[in-house]
Amino acid sequence: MLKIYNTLSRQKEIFKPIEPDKVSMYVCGMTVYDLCHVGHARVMVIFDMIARHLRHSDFDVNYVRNITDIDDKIIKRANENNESITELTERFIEAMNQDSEALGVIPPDMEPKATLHMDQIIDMISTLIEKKHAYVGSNNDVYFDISSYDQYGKLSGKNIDELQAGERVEVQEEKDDPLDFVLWKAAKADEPSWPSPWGDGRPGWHIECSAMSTHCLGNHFDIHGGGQDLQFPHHENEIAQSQCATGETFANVWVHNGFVRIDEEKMSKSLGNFFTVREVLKEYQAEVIRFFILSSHYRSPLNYSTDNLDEAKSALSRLYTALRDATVDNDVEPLKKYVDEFNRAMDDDFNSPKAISILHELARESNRITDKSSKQATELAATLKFLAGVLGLLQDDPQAFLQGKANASDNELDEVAIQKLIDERNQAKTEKNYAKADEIRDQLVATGITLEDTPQGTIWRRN
RNA sequence: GGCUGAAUGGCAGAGUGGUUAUGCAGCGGUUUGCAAAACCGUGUACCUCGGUUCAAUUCCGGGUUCAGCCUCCA
Repeated sequence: MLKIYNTLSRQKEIFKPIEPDKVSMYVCGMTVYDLCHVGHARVMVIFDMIARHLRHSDFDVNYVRNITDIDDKIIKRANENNESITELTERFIEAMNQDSEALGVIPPDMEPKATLHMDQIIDMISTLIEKKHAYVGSNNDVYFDISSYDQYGKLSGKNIDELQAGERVEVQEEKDDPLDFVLWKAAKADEPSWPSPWGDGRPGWHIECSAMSTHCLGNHFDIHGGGQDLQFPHHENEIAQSQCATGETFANVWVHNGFVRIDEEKMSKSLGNFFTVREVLKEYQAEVIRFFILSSHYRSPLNYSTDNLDEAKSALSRLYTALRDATVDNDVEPLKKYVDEFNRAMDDDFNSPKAISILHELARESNRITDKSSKQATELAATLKFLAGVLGLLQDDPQAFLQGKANASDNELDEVAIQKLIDERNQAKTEKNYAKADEIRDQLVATGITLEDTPQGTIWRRN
């Protein structure tokens, strides 16, 4: 029985899909004006893990993650770069796809873009105006009237009376109430715009998600997710707009992942304390980053540090070593005992750290069996690989992972050179010239290569 | 100021009203020419003060500290 923590109720709830065996999930994706950082990676990996587990649990999942390809920051950046908005956004969509693929993220079923859903956006705004939930300001901007929606603040736990706007941000004169938010922005000179009943302009940020999610999944769907920082005002506003426009419940379950932190502080663009995914990929294998993300619970803060990434690498190497030393046959049926335990962990609000601890148990059990071709050994190995697959882990060739490049350092040896030195060392060993053998091994260690002498011969790995 | 959420062994990180998380590191052993990998053994951890209870790290209340939201942000 799957339980998910719902931000709306602030507790874990038993998950009941609207339609039996089907799950509709919408996640707020990226605004494509810059490279993805580790915080974005966390959203991609966490919701990928959630989608994988839902599918593993035999749900028919429709996973939608949008792309915001028009907004203030995009316009600003395109102007700075002297390029068109489309050039800019296409470049960063491509970059995002590369990062996402590296991290083992299965592409969402749909990736709607704001600029391709203007009709839906305009329709929704029109409906809101008709229903008196929105009004056209004197500057031709269209605003949502929050006083027309009495549930406003429910998701974020805000009290409208206490939300004294204007404390930290300038109040716009055109609004009836400082807390009203913009649905449609009238175009200024030299800004990209689309025609609308209220004049040329572009959508406000919040409306695109309401329009695209209901368009792709229907007015009422199962799960809506995103980073914790979107809870207010973005998701609060989405609920207000959508429910007022459709008259139906919007999303049943709200899932928010925690932040990535650096030195006990949120990683963010505005603080400038972020690492891009590709920066980190220069130093660590992508699967190490994925493992690092999944090694803490999705709602907890995730502390980014090289120590923690190194530890993730050690732990993942241990799992891959077990798989390398085992006989893996994908046709072998996974062991029910472990599958059940794993499912129980994942069904408890996607407890991936607990799930990973079960992978370690499997690795230990597998390692202690000496006869790798025994039924029990092959079953343990098959179970390990199968369950890790639900988390999107351990699907690489173990040797490829263990010998994979940690980083592109200059003094790195190629495989042929390594093998040549290993052969020389083995020659020295048969001659019982251990001084020479050790010298060669030390030489390899100095370049980051560790040797393992096994009954089947000498094998190597990169540190 | 309002509202959230945290505080677990050297570190990371789950969990639980009374019994082993897990990984990394450490220590002892097995194995090895020596290593590496692996295996076995090894750690009286639950911020603080009250309360409930036969029993609390786990529930309740106060406090302290930290993070986040209240403005764009994943």
